[in-house]
Amino acid sequence: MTSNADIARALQELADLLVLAEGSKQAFRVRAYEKAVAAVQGMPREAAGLTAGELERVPGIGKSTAAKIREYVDTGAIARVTELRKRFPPEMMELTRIPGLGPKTVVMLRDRLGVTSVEQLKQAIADDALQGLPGLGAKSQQKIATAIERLGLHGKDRRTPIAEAMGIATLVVEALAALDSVTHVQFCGSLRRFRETIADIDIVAAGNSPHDVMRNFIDMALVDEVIGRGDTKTSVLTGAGLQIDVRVVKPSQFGAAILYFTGSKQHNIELRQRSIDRGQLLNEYGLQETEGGKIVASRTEAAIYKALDLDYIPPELREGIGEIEAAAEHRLPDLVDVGDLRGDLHVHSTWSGDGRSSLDDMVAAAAASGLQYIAITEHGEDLAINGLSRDQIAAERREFERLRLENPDLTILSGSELNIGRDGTVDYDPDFLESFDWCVASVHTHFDLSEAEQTARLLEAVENPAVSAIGHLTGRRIGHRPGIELNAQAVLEAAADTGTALEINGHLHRLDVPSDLLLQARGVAGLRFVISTDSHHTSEFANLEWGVHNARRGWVERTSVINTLPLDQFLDFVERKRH
DNA sequence: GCCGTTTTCGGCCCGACTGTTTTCAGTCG
Repeated sequence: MTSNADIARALQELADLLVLAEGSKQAFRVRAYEKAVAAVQGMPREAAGLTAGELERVPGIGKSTAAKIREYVDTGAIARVTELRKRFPPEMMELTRIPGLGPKTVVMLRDRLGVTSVEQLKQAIADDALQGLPGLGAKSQQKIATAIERLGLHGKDRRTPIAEAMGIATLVVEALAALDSVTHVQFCGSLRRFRETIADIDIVAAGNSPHDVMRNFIDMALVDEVIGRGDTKTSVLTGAGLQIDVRVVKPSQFGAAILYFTGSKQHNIELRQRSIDRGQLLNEYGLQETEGGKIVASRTEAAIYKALDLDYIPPELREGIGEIEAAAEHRLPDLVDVGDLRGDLHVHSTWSGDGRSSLDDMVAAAAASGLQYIAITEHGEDLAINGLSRDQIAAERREFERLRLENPDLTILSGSELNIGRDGTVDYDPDFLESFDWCVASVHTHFDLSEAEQTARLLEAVENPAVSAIGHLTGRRIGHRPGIELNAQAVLEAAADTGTALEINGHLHRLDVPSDLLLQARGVAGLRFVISTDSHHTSEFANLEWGVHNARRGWVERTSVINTLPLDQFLDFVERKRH
C-alpha cells in the first residue's frame, strides 16, 4: 500500500518542479500543492484507500490533486511530474539547492548560457560568464561561487538529526539566558515544533541590547564562521556546517517573534490569512489593526492566539494540517503532557550487556524523578551478548526484592525487552513469559526483510498474549538508518484489536513510532500507546520529555497513553490482553 | 490549484536583505 509519506513526497516533487515552471515559490499552484502535501501528511487514515471523491472532501485537496493522488497510487507515477522532469531534469533541479540561487535565475542561466547542471555552472563562473547577465554583477557571481563550494555543507537540503541540533540549541539558549540584558530566550523553528531533522537553528532573544547578545554569541566556542551580521540578526556556521540564526527583539515583541519564527510556513500563512479576514495584520512584531495600526497583541503567543479567537496551539501542532480550524472550533486534541506520566516501562541496567548504569543507580534515578512505577526490561536471551538467561533473570529479581524495600514509593515491575525473531516468535517459553509483569517486544535483527515478511512477523508478535507492547516499531535511527518496510496500517489495527500498546520511544535517535505514523494512527479506534525512555543510563530518564513531544506532534491524546494511568489500571490493561 | 454567510470568479502572507538598481527584482525565512 502506498503510504501517506510516499504520496506527500510525490506531491512535493510536483511542487518543486512547478517552482521552476512557474518561476516562483509563491506561485499559486506551487502553494496549492504544498498545502496538499500538508493535508496528506495530516490525514488520520491512508489516503491510498480513498476514492477521488473522498479525497476531494479533504480541505486543501481539490479535484485536480485528488486525481493526481489516485493516479500515483494506481500507476506509481504522475504524468505531469514525468513531463516536468523532462523539462527540468534532476541535474538542473540540483541548481535550485544552491543557496541564493532562485528559480528565476536558474531558468535564466539555462536560457542565456545553456547551463543545466552544477558542473556547467562552475565552468560558466570560471569563464566569468555570469557578470553582465540581467540582475547579476561581480558580487552575485562571487556569492554563487562561494555557495557552490559550500553545497552539501549547509545547502537547502542538508538536515541535522534532532539529537544533535537539540544539544547545540540548548547550549546557545543557556549562554544567552545568562546575560543580564536578556529577558527571554527561546529556540524556534522546526526544532521547537520537534521535527526529527532540522535545517538550521533559529533562536530568538528578547532584550534591549542586541549588540551585547550578538557579541557574546559569536564569541561562543561552537561558532566556526560568521556568515551575516546585522542590527537584529546574526547568522553563523558551526564546525559541522550547521547554521544558527540569532535574532534579538524588544521584550514587548517576544511573543509575535517566536510565533513567527516557530512557523511552520504553512501555519503562518493560515494565521495571517485569518488575520486579514478579520481586518488585522500579523507580522513578526505583532498583531495590529489594519486601520490605524493599533497593536492588538504581541507580548505572548497566547495573547495573539486569543486575539484571533483561537485556542492556544502548541508548537508541535503547528504544521498547517487542520490545527487552526480545530483551535477555532475548540476541538484541539487533549494532548498528553510530561506531567501526566506516572511510569516508565522500558528501562535497562548493566544487567543488559549494553546498559551503562547499575540497577541500583537506575532505580534511584527513577525514584528521584518522581515516577510511581517502572518496569526493568533487560534484553531477552535471544539477543547475543546483551540478553539475560533465565538464571540471570531469577538473580536480578532477588535484587528487585531488596530494592523494593529500599524504595517503598516506587513500584518495580519485572519486565523484559523481548526480541521479535525473523518469524515473529519471541524469547523464552510461554510459562516463563507468564512470570513477567510486562513485556515489550522489539525488532533488533533482520532489518532488510520485505514488507510482507516484516508485517507478518510483527503481526505474530502482536498476537502473542505475553507481549504487552511493541517497542520502537520501525527500528529507524534518525539520520543513520531507515525504518523497516511494513504495512503500518495492518499492524496498528491488529494492536488495537488485541489490546497491545505501541511504544513511543523517546530516545532522540529513535522517536519511534514516528510522528507521521502517529497522525495516521488517529483513524484507528482503541489504539493505546506507552511513552518510554529506553534508558540505558540514569541521564536518559529525561527521554520521557522527548517522547512526549513526539507524541504531541502526532496528536496523541492523554487518554490513549497507558502510562498516564494509576498502577492498578495500568496492570488491568496488561491483564486484559493476557486472558 | 483551491476556495467561498461579503465571491463559481477573483482573490491568494509578510517583511528583511542584497545587489542591482534610480524604484525594483529576486531570494529567503
